[in-house]
Amino acid sequence: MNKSRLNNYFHSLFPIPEEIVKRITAPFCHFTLDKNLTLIEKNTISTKTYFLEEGYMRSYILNEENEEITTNIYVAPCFVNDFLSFFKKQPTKVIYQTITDCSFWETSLENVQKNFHTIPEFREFSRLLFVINYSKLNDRLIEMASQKAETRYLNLLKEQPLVIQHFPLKIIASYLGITDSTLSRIRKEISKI
Amino acid sequence: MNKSRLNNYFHSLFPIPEEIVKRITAPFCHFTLDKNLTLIEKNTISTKTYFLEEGYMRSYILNEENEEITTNIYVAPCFVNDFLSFFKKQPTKVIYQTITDCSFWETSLENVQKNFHTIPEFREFSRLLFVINYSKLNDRLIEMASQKAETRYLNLLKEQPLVIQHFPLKIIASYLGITDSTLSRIRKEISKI
DNA sequence: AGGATCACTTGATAAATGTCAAGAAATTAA
DNA sequence: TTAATTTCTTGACATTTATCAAGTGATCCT
Repeated sequence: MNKSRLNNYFHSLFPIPEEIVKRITAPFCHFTLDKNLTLIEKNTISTKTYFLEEGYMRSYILNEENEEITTNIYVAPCFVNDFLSFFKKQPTKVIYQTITDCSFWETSLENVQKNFHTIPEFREFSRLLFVINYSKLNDRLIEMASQKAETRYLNLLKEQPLVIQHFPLKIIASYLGITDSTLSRIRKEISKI
Repeated sequence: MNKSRLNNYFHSLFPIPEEIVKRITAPFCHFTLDKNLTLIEKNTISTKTYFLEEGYMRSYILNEENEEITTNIYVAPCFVNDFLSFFKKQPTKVIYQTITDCSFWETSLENVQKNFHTIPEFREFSRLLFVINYSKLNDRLIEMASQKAETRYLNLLKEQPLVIQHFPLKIIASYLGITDSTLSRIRKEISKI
């Protein structure tokens, strides 16, 4: 299996010497999942971290009425990880599911820990990954608090045009915090212009 | 100056030997700020990390209409840090402001970096701080996307009862993503019950 | 103390979004 | 291919929240 996309991802975030990236990614294992399957189940402790090499995913929770609320969407290439479960060894509250057929590279918490404590570049990389994820979440929160649904949809369209093609309307709607009827109307409204 | 509250904070998150905490906090400097003052200005690069020992703060941005949108509130004891600016050496988009008189402990990025790469317990602590902050943000986002304003206010009341006493209504409203009129009406509605 | 500013409340009305239900279109399964 | 299921759209109507404007009370300033 060719690890070039995995290796490139490390380089793209942070300048790391080639041989160190190879050392980091050596223990990663490849696997695939068909669409509409669960990568991480609810109430399990996630002991692996995943690199989504190809495909589309989402994470979601079930609210009191057992409705699915999409909490995040993932477009390859990116890491997919339940931070809370992985680092605090707690059961996940969130379900991670493939939307399309996906291919992954996975590695264990033990390996992450080993790298974190022995490879300075890996620590910097991990922290940067956190900073970026935190910052994206923060931007989404600000948007949610201050923009109306149509604006949020238009932003998503601009930032992640592929999402609209690969995710069903219902999932995009709940990701944006609106109902599917409303999103359908927003689309109609936009298409007029 | 007594560092016990700063030191205790390290212990409270993660079991760390006393002497290591002392080594970590040794270079922290104490200072105070009166209320309604700016801790981190917009468009500056934040090169310090702050521990809020006592008092209340918020972070906010200005939107296109130059209205203040409160992005986060801080209740001592906690760390206050613009992750994006601090770790990526970028100008902040966010303003950090005291709400009440506050007392802080500060340290430099260089010191954080030194500790991060030389003290394993400090790395674990830092990462845990990230995980916790990320997770809180995630919970807020889910709430914002799926609960109505009254529910969000009642949750805040339950989770952070002191916030309601120390922050003006306007700031709480924008933190909850609503206008001050609406929050005033929500309060009236709740008081009826 | 007195005027200025700020924080909060309230009313009338408008805009944004949700709910429920039905039907059309697309996809999946047998 | 047909039937079943899911996805998307749309209408009628309800609820939530925003907007604007005015008024009251509190606080700050010199």
